[in-house]
Amino acid sequence: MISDSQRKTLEFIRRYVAEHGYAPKLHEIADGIGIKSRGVVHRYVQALTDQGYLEHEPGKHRGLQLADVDGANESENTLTLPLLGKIAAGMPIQAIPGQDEISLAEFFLGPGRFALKVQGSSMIDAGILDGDVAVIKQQNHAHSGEIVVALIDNDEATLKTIKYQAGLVQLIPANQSMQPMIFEPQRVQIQGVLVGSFRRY
Amino acid sequence: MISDSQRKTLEFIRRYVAEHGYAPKLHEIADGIGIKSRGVVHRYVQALTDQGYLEHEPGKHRGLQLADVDGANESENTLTLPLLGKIAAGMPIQAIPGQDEISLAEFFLGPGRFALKVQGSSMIDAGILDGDVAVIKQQNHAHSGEIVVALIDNDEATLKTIKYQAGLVQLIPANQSMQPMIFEPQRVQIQGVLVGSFRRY
DNA sequence: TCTCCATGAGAACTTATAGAGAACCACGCC
DNA sequence: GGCGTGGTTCTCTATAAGTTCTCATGGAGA
Repeated sequence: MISDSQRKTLEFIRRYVAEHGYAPKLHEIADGIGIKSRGVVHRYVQALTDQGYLEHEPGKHRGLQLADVDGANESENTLTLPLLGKIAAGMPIQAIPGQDEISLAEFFLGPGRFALKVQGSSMIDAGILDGDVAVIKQQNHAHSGEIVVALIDNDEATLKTIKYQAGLVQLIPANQSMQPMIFEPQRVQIQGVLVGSFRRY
Repeated sequence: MISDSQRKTLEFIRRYVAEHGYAPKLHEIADGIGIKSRGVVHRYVQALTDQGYLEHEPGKHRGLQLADVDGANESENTLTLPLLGKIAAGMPIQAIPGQDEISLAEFFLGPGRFALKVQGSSMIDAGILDGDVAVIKQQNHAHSGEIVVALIDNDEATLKTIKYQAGLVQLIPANQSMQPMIFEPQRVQIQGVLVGSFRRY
């Protein structure tokens, strides 16, 4: 059980730690969540500590007072990740205004979706590597430029960018060392289009 | 025995919890099911609690909790994608034996994880493109070869492969057109390591 | 028609949570 | 040791949220 303000506090601390590498001061948290009283912030931090969201060395001053730990109480195991911001070379992490969570469900789940494990490197230039998981939305049509799972001659399945040209279907790998393949439309059956991909390290 | 409105209430609560990870307020439920009276909502919630569909801490704000009834929490269902098999150029889709589901939660959720949106193309050869979402596990140490979020001089954050060599720290971009950067260890603070990434098309 | 009962509105009440601010305590650095 | 910064512990107040009511309505069925 975690209250609204406690949640806001926790979010802020996570963001701050990610951004700076060390914990914020109570005053900074207060600023960050839009209140003025350090005492109030302390109350929230205390509550979060009690519930295991934070670790906390009492009294410690200047430097690392707060150690952040898992925010994953199993009862609150949600489909969302805190989205802390953008990272680019040469810049501090920037918060994305108005967005602080990313919903995996929204990203990947939906009617008619399934996953395929990608083998080989034919889509490497599109950032899809060997071993990645491709999320496919099942449908039997596609537009030029979409990446599709196509079945050729009812026999071979392949993941390629599709292009329609001059009454023919091109299946284009994203790999400079491989050639596009060209077929008559009736030989190519679309099984689905790529809607997402992910991998784990 | 559960009435129509009670079912609507329960469904709304389930949806809300799946989306937010915490329980709604009575007022939000009222809005959600299209009525105006918190009192009425309270009556439904009471009934659902009595029948074992919900657990309820009286008085607490957002004190509702889904009771796991036999069918389990559908967060389980919504967190998985059917995994149909492997796809490789030139082969039909092959089923992966003994594996027919892939759990997004297992892939991405865990203690201390957060997401960052990647800007720029410094990791393009590692299959991480501009706009991808990187899933980071917060920790302040890393091994050579891991991809980390590193803070340089408490100022710039960057996503790079880390390598320790001769008492120095190398941060290596995965982009042929960019050069590794070399620092003394005390200038580099590790904020987390990359554990996953995903994108949507 | 009359009763029963589920539904809904909303008022009145209680309690939880939020926030301010003050006073006090602890640490780290001259 | 004194000072400043920042953490801790209070009290007080306001508001938000949960709870408990009463009342009204409208449909189902005896």
